[in-house]
Amino acid sequence: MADPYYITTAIAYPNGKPHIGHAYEAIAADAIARFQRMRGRDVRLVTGTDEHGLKMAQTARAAGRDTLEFATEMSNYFREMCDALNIGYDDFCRTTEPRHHAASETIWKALEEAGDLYLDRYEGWYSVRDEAFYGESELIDGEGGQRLSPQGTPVEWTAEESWFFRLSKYRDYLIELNESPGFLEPEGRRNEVLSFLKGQDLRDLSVSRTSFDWGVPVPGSDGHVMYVWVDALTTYLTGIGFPERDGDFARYWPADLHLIGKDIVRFHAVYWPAILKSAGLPPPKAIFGHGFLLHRGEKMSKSLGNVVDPLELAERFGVDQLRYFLLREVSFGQDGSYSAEAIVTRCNAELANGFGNLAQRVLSMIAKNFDGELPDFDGGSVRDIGTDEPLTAQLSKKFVDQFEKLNISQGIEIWVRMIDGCNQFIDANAPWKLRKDGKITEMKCVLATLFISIRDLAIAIQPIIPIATGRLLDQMGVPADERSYAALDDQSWYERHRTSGFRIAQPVGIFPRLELPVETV
RNA sequence: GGCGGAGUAGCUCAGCUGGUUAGAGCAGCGGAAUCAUAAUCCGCGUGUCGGGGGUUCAAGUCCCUCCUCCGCUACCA
Repeated sequence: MADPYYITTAIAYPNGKPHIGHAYEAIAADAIARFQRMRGRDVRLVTGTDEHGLKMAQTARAAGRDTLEFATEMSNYFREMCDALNIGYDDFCRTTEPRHHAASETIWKALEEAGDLYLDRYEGWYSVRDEAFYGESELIDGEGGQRLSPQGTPVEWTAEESWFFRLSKYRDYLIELNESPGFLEPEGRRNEVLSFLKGQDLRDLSVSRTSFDWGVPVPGSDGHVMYVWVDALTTYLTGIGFPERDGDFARYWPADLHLIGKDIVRFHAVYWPAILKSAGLPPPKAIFGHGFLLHRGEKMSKSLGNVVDPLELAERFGVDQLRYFLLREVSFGQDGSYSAEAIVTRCNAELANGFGNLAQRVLSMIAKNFDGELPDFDGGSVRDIGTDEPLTAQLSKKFVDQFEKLNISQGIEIWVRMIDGCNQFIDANAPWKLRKDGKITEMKCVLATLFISIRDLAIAIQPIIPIATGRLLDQMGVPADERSYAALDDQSWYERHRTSGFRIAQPVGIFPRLELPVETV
């Protein structure tokens, strides 16, 4: 059976509708999942929504809604977003589901059995109005030296009974874990976590709340609900069947990759491994903290009014186009900027004018000149495009290598350079001129070379733009079961395909040129 | 304040352990071609490599210092 590969996105906190950042993470995770699937891995992609916590309860109350009913509606927006963006998740896990409560309780009991939970008092600056504790550094000064919360409400020093998790016990383990190569990427994030871990003693973590009840009840401790992060992180286990220990859990845990935003790295690289360790479970193999998307270089915020609905972008420019843009434009791991102009420019240059036009001109020549019959490939002297190596070999080596290291934009960059190479190749060999000169054998050889190259390019880029590549490969008659990365290494496919009787029809473009709307986003 | 990152062509950025005239894409200008989605191909960049100082035969690439921006500096999520 194929090697398992388990990847998760962070589970979204749905106290608002999904924004472009949620879309970005889901798209990246889906692309990685598709990539691994094409490499032959048995992939499991889990996403979901984190619906507990004070904020959800407050948001629902403010809207005059029942909390669970409200959470359900909000959660559905996220599921719809995933469906609309072609995110092939295997499980969408909601933290309000009974199975997840069962998983969280099991984890809690495991921590308890390990002797890592104890009851104590949590003290801090508490705002009655906000029903929330704030850190010293978050406070602002009000009139007459009055301490105020970030929302400007009065705070007072308050103590609340709370369960604590012995995080301090795991400091050495966490340092060692985070120092191990590949555990936490990109490197900058690792440095931050390590400086946090090494810089001071770790304080134990307060893991229950009594000030509200919208959460997973702590087993055997009335009035306490679990700190949202404890149950949120546990979703990664719920999504593969935990607390069942057999079956999917045994197969997929530990996760190969937790894909998360850079803002929640600590929860994943510090708290989560400690919890798992305490519960006797191995840590995830890797964590990647991606960057944020900025709108025209500015952080998006409701007050700036620049929060863009990802589904609107997908509708306007296309799902594949949006996916391509985000993964191509933004260096994975760093912050990136997006705008309607940038999407149009990038997609027109590389997808419409580049790849789409390349496919169109080549397939069209074959359809028109040879009645759709694939040209035979004699004298392979023009087989290699641009370099000494066949394109196929370059793609498997360079593109796949980069993608494997999560250098996604760099991988796509290589792919684009190869398209350029193909276009240069066409001009250098000018098959239209060969036809006029009656050099039909040479012309066929050139077009066969290009047909092979386009098929390779399409196969390679499938994880990014699955719909368009699917359409193209359909038009080219490439069987569905010959579209994996392994198929790139199959040298005999073209001859087999050519002699199969397949005839290509006049092609239909896969990437129309995008127009920039008059009113810009 | 402490720790870390960044400041390279109009824009977005590559430049690993120092070594030929500092690169790419986009935009701009000129030309070619006409198979193709007015797409493609070729040619064109005198940039204080944030400022200053230093080490070296040689520094964007190392050291010091200053300026600017950003991240982290624990329990909202």
